[in-house]
Amino acid sequence: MDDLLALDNQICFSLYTVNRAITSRYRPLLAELGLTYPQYLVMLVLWERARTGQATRVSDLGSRLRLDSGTLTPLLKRLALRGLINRERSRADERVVAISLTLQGSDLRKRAAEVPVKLLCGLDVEPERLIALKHELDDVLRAIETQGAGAVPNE
Amino acid sequence: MDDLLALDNQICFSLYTVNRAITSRYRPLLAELGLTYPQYLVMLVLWERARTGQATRVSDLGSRLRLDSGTLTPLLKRLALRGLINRERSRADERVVAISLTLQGSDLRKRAAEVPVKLLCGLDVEPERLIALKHELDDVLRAIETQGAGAVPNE
DNA sequence: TCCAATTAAATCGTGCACAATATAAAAGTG
DNA sequence: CACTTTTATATTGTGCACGATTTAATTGGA
Repeated sequence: MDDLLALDNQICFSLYTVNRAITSRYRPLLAELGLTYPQYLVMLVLWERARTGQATRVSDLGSRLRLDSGTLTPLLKRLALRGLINRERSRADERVVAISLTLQGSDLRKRAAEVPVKLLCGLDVEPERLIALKHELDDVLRAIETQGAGAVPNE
Repeated sequence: MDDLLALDNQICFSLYTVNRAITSRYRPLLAELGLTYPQYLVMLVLWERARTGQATRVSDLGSRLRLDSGTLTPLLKRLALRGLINRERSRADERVVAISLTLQGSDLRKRAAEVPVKLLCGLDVEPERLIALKHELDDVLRAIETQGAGAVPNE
């Protein structure tokens, strides 16, 4: 007992499994919108920022979603190809690429509004528990990211 | 407020982010063993089953880790290439591929024993909280998987 | 027994993640 | 002003995930 190598004791395995299980619940709902889950996350950020009129660059998406350009660049190209966003180099600083919603991209939000509703309905877990779980996860994330910077003793 | 499309209200986003954050904590530790995280999970299953003398086929790994042959076959080929496992067709049923540990694969367990210890030490989150979080996750997984089978009302 | 159905893996194609490197523009410095 | 450094994104390569299809072996009838 208490074997740290036992699969059943690996919290990370639970995380990994639940993440994939929930994502696969999203998949058919998002497929109706022609989006993958990471693409949906990018759209959520863009919809949010559009509301407050904030311009968005690739690095803004990166810091919000914790993804690098190696992941985002091809993903954004696909979204652009589907006509949901525009990618254009900034005049002021030729290094940055500004990402903006097309009309079609903005409009998609209406249809996307049903996604979380349908997902929660199909889930049969009390919302309060999910909220509590989310708070726990966010706390763990903070713990990882704050003290994670320094402190690698040996090696 | 209470916008279901707000990124901050997406429990799945927390799950996605924490999963990646913890996995990236594992990465350097597992790199010392020459393993990726999914490869490590496969090894955990094999080490566990070896203890009770259970033979393991690809589909056993699949049902334990909830992965299909499209993911497992290439992963297992890489483990075989590194000399950690053997893959051989069963005589009794030529459709089945039996996966067994090589001596080297068995031996790796000793070094792997330090991985969870190092990870937990570097994390600075109370173990009880992680255990509680794990239970929550496992409950949610059960909820998803049990009633998930049927019940897709419309469409 | 012949053959349709099922099962176990493998293969193929797409899309992330992420490390490492490259490219090019801007900022900082003597 | 030349020149190093930094910053922003793109590119390349590897390894998952997963849907869809394929291949081949076994099972289950009629």
